[in-house]
Amino acid sequence: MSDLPAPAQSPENGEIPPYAAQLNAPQREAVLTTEGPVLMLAGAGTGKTAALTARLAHLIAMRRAWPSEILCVTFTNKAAREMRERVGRHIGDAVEGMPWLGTFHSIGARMLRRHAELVGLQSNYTIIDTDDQLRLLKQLIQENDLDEKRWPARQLAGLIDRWKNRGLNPGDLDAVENEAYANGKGAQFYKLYQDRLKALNACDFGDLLLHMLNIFRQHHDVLAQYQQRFKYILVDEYQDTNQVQYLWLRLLAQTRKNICVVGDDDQSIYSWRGAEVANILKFEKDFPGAAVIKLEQNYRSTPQILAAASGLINANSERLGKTLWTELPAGEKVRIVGVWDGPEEARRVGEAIERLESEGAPLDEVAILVRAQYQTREFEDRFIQIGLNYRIVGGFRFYERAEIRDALAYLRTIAQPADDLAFERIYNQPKRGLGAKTLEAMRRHARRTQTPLAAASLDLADSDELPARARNTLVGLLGQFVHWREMAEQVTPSELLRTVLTESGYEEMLQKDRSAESAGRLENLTELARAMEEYETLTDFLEHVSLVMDNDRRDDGEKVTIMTMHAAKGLEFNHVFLPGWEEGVFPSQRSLDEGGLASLEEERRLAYVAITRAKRRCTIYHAANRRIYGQWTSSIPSRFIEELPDEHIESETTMSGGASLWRANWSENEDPFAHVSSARPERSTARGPGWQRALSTGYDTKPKRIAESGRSAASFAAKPRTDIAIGARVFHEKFGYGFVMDQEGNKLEIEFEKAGTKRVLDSFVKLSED
DNA sequence: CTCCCAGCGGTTTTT
DNA sequence: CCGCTGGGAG
Repeated sequence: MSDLPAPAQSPENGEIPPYAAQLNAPQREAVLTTEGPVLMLAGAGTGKTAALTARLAHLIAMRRAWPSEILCVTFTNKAAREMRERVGRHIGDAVEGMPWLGTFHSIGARMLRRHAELVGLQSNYTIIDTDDQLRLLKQLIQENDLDEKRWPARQLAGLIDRWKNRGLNPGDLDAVENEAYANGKGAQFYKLYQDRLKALNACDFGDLLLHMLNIFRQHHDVLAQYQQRFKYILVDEYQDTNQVQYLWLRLLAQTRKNICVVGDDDQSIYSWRGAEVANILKFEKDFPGAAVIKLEQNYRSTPQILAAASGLINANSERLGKTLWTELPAGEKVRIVGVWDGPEEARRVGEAIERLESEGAPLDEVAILVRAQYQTREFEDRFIQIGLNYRIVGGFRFYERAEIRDALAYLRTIAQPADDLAFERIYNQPKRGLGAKTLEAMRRHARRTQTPLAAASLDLADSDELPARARNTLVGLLGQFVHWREMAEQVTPSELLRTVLTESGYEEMLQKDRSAESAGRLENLTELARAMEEYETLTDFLEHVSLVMDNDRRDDGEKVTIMTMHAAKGLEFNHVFLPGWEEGVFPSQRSLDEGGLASLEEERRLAYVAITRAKRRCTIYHAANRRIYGQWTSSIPSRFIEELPDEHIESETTMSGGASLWRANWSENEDPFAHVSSARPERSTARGPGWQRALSTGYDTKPKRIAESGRSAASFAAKPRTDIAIGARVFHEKFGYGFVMDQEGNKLEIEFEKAGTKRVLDSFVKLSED
């Protein structure tokens, strides 16, 4: 393996290899500096992925390493997939030989399969997700007579997660950590949990990394083997790494030191899930002599957008410091729009988007980025009303849906008879008349005989401990599993799934269910079966589904995207709308109340990420009044608005009365809006920096309230469907079944069985099949 | 075992 | 305000 053939072409002969041809000077430097540690600081939109993939191509083309000798880690499957694709474009099929390009977790899982026995697991271990984790913890809490009310499983799950993120095993917890749960029972419960996982031959997401770290620490031969193997290490989004990932990488890079990390400290927005910006800030200390390469030329945004974002992020302290610049022509200033309340904000954004649409802008180049999921509602309501095609990103992921998890639980029970969690999930799903009593007896018996739940149940059914009915049902169910296991040997996984769904009665259960969701559920299961067709074996599929499958629901048609700022990281849009820039919304109240300066600075980085998503135009909104949790709340503009450099922004307000209204709204003693702002009096008198701006320029301009257009642009945009007639029975994902009452262009008026009468776009409904 | 209702909590999310 | 959870009643 070490005798690599000479490179076909070396850079010294003066020719620029094709993969580097398009790169600018610093990017090229990042590609050619192959030896030793490299810190690549890549600002937003500076072509980091291009540099990273070119570097990979270079290492392989120059025969510095075989594809299988490069470790390349990302955080998300999406990033890994994109990387693989783009490297493939440079080096062709050789990319297929890159087994170590993937997410931290999938690489951890792959390694752990080989060394599972070193931590007391078998190599076919199950990977459980947070839902299983929670159910397991609840059991432990109950079994140990702890009051779940006082010490919720959720809290314990959070703590264990955090401990694992930091590389701490139960024995490593200090007194303070230990005290954090149930008066000093932290370590005890953490240990119980780990023991139970081992008994189930399972591990959670955190274990995929922590187990490997433990193995590296305790088995030097294993560590040495990987240190030897990985000639080059590349890490994407290094600012998002947590402690375990950091320790893991440091061990692997120790001998060769050919580690290249890429990241942007200004885009670190995930500290709340364990990411430590410190990792990127101290890289040069950890790896002395590291080459630091800054990518600062931005290819995405106008100078105004860049300047606004840069000005804002300058207010942060701990930064490595970069200055983004661009050669793109000047564009428009960033617009700040003050509105009266939330509904007006949604209305104005809707109108602005319709205007863009009528100018011919494609809707998938438009995004609304919000701080929190609850903000999406206002826009959803409005867009349904005006018939604007939108898509909300986020929410449930495909494999988190109950029906998918149920189906997987059947498959898991078939593949791994010891998977108690899976069996427990479906032993009475669909309803078979096996309830809590039976479960309790099953568990008791399993504990007594030290066997898995399913096996113990069979044994139990032989005894006379259970009523005859339950016994028969159990024997029947377990018999089915025996039959399915035999079948698994002969048919494809997807065929197996279809059979199981039918024979178990699961399908029938959904078919009988007339609720709004059941049709969608059946469809999801069909889709699951379809997705399975690519896999040869059940085990293959199960590994894949727990780690890799995401909710990449294919994009159907042009739609405005509504999503959180977090979800938007890494994406770009011509037009970006940023609503809700008010103190308490953004920055969020929580970040203001807890976490001090560090958490405020993270919010500011989030603002920076949000603004830099925009290529052409960026519009920020703030409302004077907003309904939050049912309470009308008055708020002042976000301090982040104040921090934007004046010369690159343009403010306006839609409120008649301008400054005087604002002033009145915030006067300390006479609050003319007391009737709408009863809650949080402390905020009504607060005077953040944003307040100053609210009173200053821009707010005295004449009212710009735009008359509501009778007919929106969207209704002219798409051609109406011809397959739907008045009286047709249709299905809508959100509102369920209903009858079409009226049709106007591409808009339908539907009387829904559950949701009442609504106007919706015809593209959102399906003709009901029954 | 199922269903109903009271009470509670409600950034951000990947694996 | 609204959706989920868990406990208690039927």
